[in-house]
Order: sequence, then C-alpha cells, then structure tokens
Amino acid sequence: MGLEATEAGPDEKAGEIVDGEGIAAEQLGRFVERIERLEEEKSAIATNVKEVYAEAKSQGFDPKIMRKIVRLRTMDPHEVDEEEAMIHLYKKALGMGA
Amino acid sequence: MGLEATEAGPDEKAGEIVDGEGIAAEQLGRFVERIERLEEEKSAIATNVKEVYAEAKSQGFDPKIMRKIVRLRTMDPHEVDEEEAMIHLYKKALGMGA
Amino acid sequence: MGLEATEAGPDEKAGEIVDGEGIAAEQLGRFVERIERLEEEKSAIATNVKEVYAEAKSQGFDPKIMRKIVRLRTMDPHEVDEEEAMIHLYKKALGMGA
Amino acid sequence: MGLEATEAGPDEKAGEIVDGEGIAAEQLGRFVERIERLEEEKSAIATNVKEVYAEAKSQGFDPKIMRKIVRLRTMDPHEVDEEEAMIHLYKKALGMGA
DNA sequence: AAAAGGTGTTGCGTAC
DNA sequence: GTACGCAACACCTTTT
Repeated sequence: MGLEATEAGPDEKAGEIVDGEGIAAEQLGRFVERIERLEEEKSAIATNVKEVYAEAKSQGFDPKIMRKIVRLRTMDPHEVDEEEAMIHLYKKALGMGA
Repeated sequence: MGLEATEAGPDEKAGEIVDGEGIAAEQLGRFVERIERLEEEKSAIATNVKEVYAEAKSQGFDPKIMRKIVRLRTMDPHEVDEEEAMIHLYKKALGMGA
Repeated sequence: MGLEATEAGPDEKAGEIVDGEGIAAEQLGRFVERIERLEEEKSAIATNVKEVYAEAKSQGFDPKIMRKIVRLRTMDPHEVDEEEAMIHLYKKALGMGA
Repeated sequence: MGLEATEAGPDEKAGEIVDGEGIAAEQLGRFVERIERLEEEKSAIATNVKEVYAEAKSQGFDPKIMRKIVRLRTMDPHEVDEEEAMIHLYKKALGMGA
C-alpha cells in the first residue's frame, strides 16, 4: 500500500481527503500520530535527564565526568579493560606518557 | 558539595568508601541511578519509534519522508513559511530553480 | 545590505536578476561560491583521513583506538590527567572498579 | 601486522621503542602523523568557512538560510524535486498545508 | 563490506 | 563574564 506519486485526480477539487487513497491516508495518519506521541515522551525524558545533570552540577558534581561514568557503566567491564590496555599499548608505541 | 580531588586521606587505606565524602558518594549514586533509569526509558521509546517506522515502511510508506513530515509538524507553521520564503528569495537571487 | 523579503517588484516579470538587489545578489553569489569551494576542500581532506584509517586498519591497527589516541594528543596533557583523576574519584565513590 | 597486546618484553627496560614491534610502532607513528596533518588542514578550512559566514552575516545575509542553500545546491536537483513532491503528497494526505 | 541515518558530544555564537 | 541554545562533528548502529 502506501502513497504513490500520482497526477492529481478529479477528487481533489472536492477538497476532500484524496479518495482512492483514503485508506492509506488514514493509515499514514495513525503512524504519524503514534510517532509523535512517542517522540513527545522521549523528549520529556530527555528533558528530565538534563534536569538531573543540572541538579547534580548545582550540588558540585561535574556533569561531563558523570556522563563518562554513565557510559562506562553501560559497557561490558571486560571490553573497557581491553580498550584501556590497547590505548596504553598504542601510547607506549608512540612514546606517549613516557 | 560534590567530590573534590583530595590527597588520599587516612581512610583510604582501609579500603572503605571515602569517609568524609560518604554523603557526596551517596548523592552521586542517586543521581547516576536516576539518570540510568531515565536513559533506559528513553532507549525503550526510541526502539518503539523505530518499530513504527519499520512497520510503516512494510506498508509501503517512505520512512525518510515521514521523518521530514514529523519534523515539519513540530515546527511553528509561521516559522516554516517565513523560512521557505527566505529560501526562495535567496534561490532567485542565485538564479536557482529558474 | 543583504536580502529583504519584499513583494515582487516590477522587474521580476522581465525574468532578469532582481534589479535593485543586483548588487546584493552578486555579493551573495560570491559568498556562496567561496563557501562551496572551501567545503569541497574540506570534504576531500575528510576523505583522505578516512583512507588513512582504512589503510591503517588493513595493516592490523585498530581505528577506534587510533582515534582516541589522536584525540588525546590534541589535548593538554594536564587536562587529560585531571580528567582521569576525576573519573577515578567518581568510580571509587560509586564502588566501581573494585 | 599491527600491535598485539603482549606482556612487556625485556627490551622495555632499555627505554627504547619496543623492539620486536619497532616496525609496527614506526608504521603507527606515520599513520598518526598523516592523520594529524590532515586534521589540521581540515580545521583550518573549517575556520575559513565560518569566517565567510560571519562576513556574509555582517553584510546582512542570513547564515542559516545560506547553509540551507548550500546544502540544496550540493544535492541532485532531480532528487530534490522528487523529495519535495513526496512531501507534498504526504502533507496532503494528512490534511496539512490546506 | 560499504553506505546511510540516528544519536550523543563538543565547540561556537549569542544573549543576559 | 557566564550561561544558554544551536549547529557542526564524530561515533555507531543498521541496512543494502
């Protein structure tokens, strides 16, 4: 189904919802509404996250560090260790952190 | 409050949670947990959004266009019109879209 | 100067470059051309960067680690140390990396 | 080739570039230097782009619109037209822009 | 394996 | 001078 680009049919001049595509239009509308509802929720939560960081900052914590911590905690500890080991190895090869 | 970099105090060798900073540590833990909870919710919703787009696509709709539509609908119509007018003006000045 | 939204003047029907705004149009064109030229160069260089990473990867190096290395090298070493210290501090407060 | 995680060999205490990996280390160094050189160029050009936008703005042009214009010009005009047609179609189906 | 779209982060310009 | 908001950048996942 879906919408296909067509030359405007005779129904258009009636100003009604495009006839033959009526079903598709309704379907599309439902999809868009579902998406918008979800996006609103997502946006609200994103706002909440920001507020928590702001509150933490006002208490003297560093949001930037906190973000790194949160990211670290979502990762597999083993992965983190391996990555750190690799970084140290590369740094040594480049004569960094002598 | 918050955490400040300090020279290791006498408590550290006990391996305990840093003493005088105990309160701050608890505070930090609560902030991080709140954030993680919110991020989980956000992630779940993002997954839902993707699913709706996927379902719409399976019905023949173009997700890329749908995303633009959703974006347009979130904007103030008046703003959109003004911006479009400006774009047309600039395009004309550049001889585009002749 | 610049372009202002105006009701279409009488010059428009001649299909010529908008009259009274001719100077602004030329100016705009020069700005846009300068930008496009620069963007092309930038894009070309970005491609080169990707190619170097790809070549390194084909030699057995890990591009992800390399990117972190490059970023580290651009930073002030002192800043890097401070940040790491803070991360360790926060991790300890949260009982991470036990 | 590349670097593999290894226990530090006896060469390390000589303070020299890790022995058996010497070739890989040199290779890595060359890759990193090439990347850094390219990144510097890219950064310089990005600065130039910003300057042009700033200059244009000081002449009364709207940088935001200019950015959209530049983006439009990089796209295939045919693609742009098709996309616009689709958007109009979807908008009509949703009763937008009546 | 390559490409594209989405997401998160960082840096810049602006307004207060 | 500081804090906010926006826009470019880089990363990553997913798709073709």
